[in-house]
Parts: sequence; structure tokens; C-alpha cells
Amino acid sequence: MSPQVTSYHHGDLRPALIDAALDLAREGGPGGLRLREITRAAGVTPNAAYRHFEDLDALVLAAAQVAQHRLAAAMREQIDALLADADADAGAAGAAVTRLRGVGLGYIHFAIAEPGWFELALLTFDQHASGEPTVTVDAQVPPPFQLLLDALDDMAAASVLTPQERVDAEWPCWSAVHGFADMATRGPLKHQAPEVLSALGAHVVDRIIAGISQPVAASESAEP
Amino acid sequence: MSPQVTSYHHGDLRPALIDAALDLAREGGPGGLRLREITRAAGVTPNAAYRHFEDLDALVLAAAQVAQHRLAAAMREQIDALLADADADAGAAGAAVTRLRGVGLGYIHFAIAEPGWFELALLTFDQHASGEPTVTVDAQVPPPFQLLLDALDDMAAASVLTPQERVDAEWPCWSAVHGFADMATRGPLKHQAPEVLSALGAHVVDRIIAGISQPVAASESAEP
DNA sequence: TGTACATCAGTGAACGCGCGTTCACTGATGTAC
DNA sequence: TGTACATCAGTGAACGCGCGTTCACTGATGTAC
Repeated sequence: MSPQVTSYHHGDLRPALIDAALDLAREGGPGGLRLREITRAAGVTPNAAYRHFEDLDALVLAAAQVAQHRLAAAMREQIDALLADADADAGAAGAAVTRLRGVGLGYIHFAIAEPGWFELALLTFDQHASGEPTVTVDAQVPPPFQLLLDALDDMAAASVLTPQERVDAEWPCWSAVHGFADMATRGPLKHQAPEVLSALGAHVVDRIIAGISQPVAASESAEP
Repeated sequence: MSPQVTSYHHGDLRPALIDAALDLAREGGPGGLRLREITRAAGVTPNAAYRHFEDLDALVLAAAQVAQHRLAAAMREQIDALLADADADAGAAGAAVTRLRGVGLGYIHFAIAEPGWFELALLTFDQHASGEPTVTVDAQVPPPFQLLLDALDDMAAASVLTPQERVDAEWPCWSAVHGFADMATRGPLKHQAPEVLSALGAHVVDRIIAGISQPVAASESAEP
């Protein structure tokens, strides 16, 4: 009933360890996650973690899943915010484009605001595709990527993209947005001011959206 | 005169250590580079490295510089190959676009072919920008990035890009190409077949080139 | 309501490991005379 | 051409470190009767 101030049994150690891992990753990214440090932060002996996780990797992966869901949530919030501001007269086409912008901007802004969590979340993308033989396995698609697929499908449904343009459009989009986020997080833009990054990120998003809705040149589609 | 088969003095240890580091990074990327392992591969005591490098970081960075130059060389080769195949009638505009394609495809193909070296080379980009206050410091620009800037300047000179479109065009381009390379190297596309990656990579390059040469919509440039 | 007992979440100590780095050294090299 | 000697690129041994993981354990919890 009353919260146990100090007790032999922790009570809820599994989520507490995940929280501790998220706290540590927030500053240092996934590379700095050590089992002893995480358990120390949770106020518990190192080996206590083995009651709840097979090993360190399993703990880190559990935290990465949480980070990934936070990324997806941030993207959804960004989409909703843009849609709320958007011109109501723009119709389905305008809404679809706004949604796609939200996907990209949400991803980028999360990376800028929480680089440690962003890098942590990337671990789950690796995980997902590691055993997959083909690109387009729709089961178990990570939520952030699913948001992108949905937005692109909307674009096609609203005829902003032709069926041909829709094909493989996720890869240019994901590449541009992820590449910018990576440069802002670990790369040459690491120490830029957030407002600079935000403006450049918006530019990247707008350029790639323009790029996927360009008619495909004959010379391109003819090439192998 | 005759090559010393076994000698107390190695003779040329500094480049030998860099070569050993490159060999190891080729398989395991930069994360797996350990001083003891590198010196072991070079057939030398761990502390011998300290005659030639301040510490492990300095050794890794020296190898990363080599990797970065190999990346740039691969990009130049790709550009030259495309230009050799290109339609001679296309003129300056066609040549400029071909050059930009070569920049992107060269970067991506290097990442696919040599993911370990690619990841190693990325360390030098961090290094470069870490102390810089602004984005556009043209001194000490890494060679691969300089190739991109030159190609975009060519595009502008050939009037494929308007002056307005040229501004900040390097970031959408670099983002898209780097993002794809990162996904192919460490991310969700890590285990795809090289030919699949090559085709998707070409698609990414073509879409971002289309995107940067699209007229900028009024709604975009009006926004903050 | 009280007691016996199984369960299991935690403890405390220890393991072996490979790491980067430092120390005092030694043997090869090459220059000065 | 031969010798003395300074230079310095290497050796060999050791350092302290924090790591992930395993072991036998103990004390709290909660269920059965």
C-alpha cells in the first residue's frame, strides 16, 4: 500500500532498469551503456539484472524499443501539429503532403532534441532487418518506418504520386531524413545550433518531397 | 639494399601500423580497432606504437584519413567512368548532372563495397566540423565533400540550378546519399544483396537530384 | 488468524579478460673523427 | 677504413581498470492449511 522506501526486494526492477538505461543513453548514447553502470543507477547489484534480462544486450534492446516508440510518438505529434496548422482548403492532396512533411520533420527534430535516444532507437532498425531476406516484409515494420509508408500511401491515394512514383519512394525519403539526422547527431553538423539544424532539416525534407514527385526521366527508367 | 627479413628495427612502422589498422577496420569497422590488435597484426609490441602516434586515437585517425582519401578516389573514378560513357552532345548541363550523379553513386558504391573503410572514413568528418562555428568554412573541407560542392557549382554554372537553388543544395544531397550509405552499412538494409543496394542507391541519387532542381514553392521560401 | 514453507528477487564476493598505457631496458643504426 | 659514441626504435614486464558474468547465499513475499 504505502510505497516501500527501502526494501530488500526492489519491486519493479525490470522497468526501473530500462528507465536507468534510457537516462544514461540520453547523455551518452547507446555506446556508453554498461551493465554495471545501469544497475548502479537503479541502486541495485550488477547481477540483479540477470533476474530480468538474459544479458546486457537484451536490456539495451528493451531500452531501444522504448526509444523507438518515443521517436514514433514524436513523429505523430509533429504530424498532428502540422495538420492542425494546415490550410483546411488544401484537400486530400495537401493533407497527404503535410503528413509526409511531418514524418520527416518529426524524425529530424527528435534526433536534434534527443540525440542519445535517437541513436539508441537506431539499434532496433538493425535488429528488424537482420534476418529478413527481402526489403518489403510488411510484418514487424518498425513504427517510425510504418508512418512513412502510410504517408506515402496517402500521397498515392491522393494522386500526388503516380503509382510508378510511389514505388520505392520510401528509400529516398528515409535516406534523406535519416542522413540529415545522422549528420546532425554524429556527423559534420554535430555542433550546429538547433535552429540552424531545424532550418536545414526543413530544407532537406522539402527537397526530397519535391524529388519523389518529379516525373521520372526516360533515361532513368530505361537504365538497368 | 636487400630487404631485411628479420630485424630488430622494423624500419617503416608508422605506415605499417596504418596498414594494419586499415586491414582490421576493413572487416570490423572502426569500433573493433584496438591498439594491441593492430600492433599484433604489424608483428610488433603494443608500446612500439607510441614511437609513432601519441595514442590509439591518433593512430585510428591517421587510418581514417587514408580511408577518406580512398573514398574520394573512388568517387573521382565513378565520376570519370560516367563522364566517359555519357552522351557527348549533352553539353555542359548534361556533364554537370553526370558529375553530380557520380559524386552520389561513388559515395554509395564505396560504402557498399567497403563498409568497414566507409565507417572509418566517417570519423574524419566528425573531426573536421567539431571545432567549426559555422557550416560554410571552405578551408579544410574533406575531399569527398569538396567533390560535392564542386559538382553543385558546376550545375549552377551550367544553369541547371538557379542561384537560389544552389544555396544549401549540398545538404539535401549529402543527407540523401549519406543516409542511404548508412542504412546499407549499419542500418535496415545491411543484409541486402549488393545489386539490390546498387539499384536502390541509384534511385535515391536520381530523386534527390530531381529534388534540388525543382522550383522552390512559394510556401516554402515564405516560411521561417 | 496463525503458522509452515516454497518461491524467488535480491546480495556479496569472486572469476578471468583484454584493454591502454608506462617503465626501465637493449640492441641496431648511422654519424663524427 | 676503423672505432667511439649518441640516437632512438624497438622489447619485456607490469600497472590498474572496469567490464560482463557466475556462484552460492539470504532474506522477503505470499500461499496453503
